[in-house]
Amino acid sequence: MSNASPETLTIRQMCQQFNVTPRALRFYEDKALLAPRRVGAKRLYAHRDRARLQLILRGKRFGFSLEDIGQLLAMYDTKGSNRAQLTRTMALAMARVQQMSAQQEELALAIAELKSEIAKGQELLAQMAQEGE
Amino acid sequence: MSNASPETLTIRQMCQQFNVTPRALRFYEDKALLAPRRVGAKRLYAHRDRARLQLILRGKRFGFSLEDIGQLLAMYDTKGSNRAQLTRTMALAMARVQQMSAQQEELALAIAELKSEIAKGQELLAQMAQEGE
DNA sequence: ACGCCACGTTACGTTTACGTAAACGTCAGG
DNA sequence: CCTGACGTTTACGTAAACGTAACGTGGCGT
Repeated sequence: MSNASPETLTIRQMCQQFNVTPRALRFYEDKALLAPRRVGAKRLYAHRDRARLQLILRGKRFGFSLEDIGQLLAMYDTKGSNRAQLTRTMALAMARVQQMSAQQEELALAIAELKSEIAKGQELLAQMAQEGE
Repeated sequence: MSNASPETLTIRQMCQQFNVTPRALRFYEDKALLAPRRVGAKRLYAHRDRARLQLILRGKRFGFSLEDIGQLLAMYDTKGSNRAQLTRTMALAMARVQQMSAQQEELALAIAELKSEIAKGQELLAQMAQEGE
């Protein structure tokens, strides 16, 4: 075993673990979503940073923009255990669920519509096969 | 009185009927998706143009890019009734359906995940209410 | 004749999340 | 000592689909 318990990870190691590019990590840092320790010029990511990245990536999966995610992280920082903050986070999340559900419905409609168009096309092709013989 | 001719529509009339901006119509023209007649400097949209715009907007609902739509329109032009072309169009459409279905699954997953997170949050809030009293 | 409105063109701005050089520092191995 | 792998910063590029000036022009109502 090379590293039993790596307290901190280099940027490269972070990239491997979370499957992101160095550019992305630096970008998140630029957006103040991350703030790894510096040793010399190099970045060292501690547990806290990993947790935050976890949240960032999860937020992205949920379709939150990085700006939104920044707000959420800031709220967690101020006082993650604060009741009011948590309530607000919940509100945001629920609103997002609404959006996503709406999106899902639209998508379902579009799929149905497109399938119907395809069916029409198939019929047309069938006719052409008949007449064309 | 406005133009009594139902044959062709001005850009303004098109915008109202299809709920798009003039900028969008000119943009589509720039992309060679539309090619309205010109009388002097003004654009006049005939039935054909309306049909094409219809297809453009439908394509957009389906999530096709304007470039994709351009390909489709070109195919219809070459010979909409051509069997081979129609077959290819069908192939594109079916591929798109696959994509959209995949997207739908992902979205469903994300929604479920987020709902579960929300549930956790609610529990937490409930606990806080207990202890905080 | 005058002014205004709708129309036209050209061209840069917007948004999001990074990608992609360029140009350089630093540290371990051979 | 040199090389290679990794690190850094700064800054412009990308994709999509228009929005938004800024400025010019024709026609028509009075």
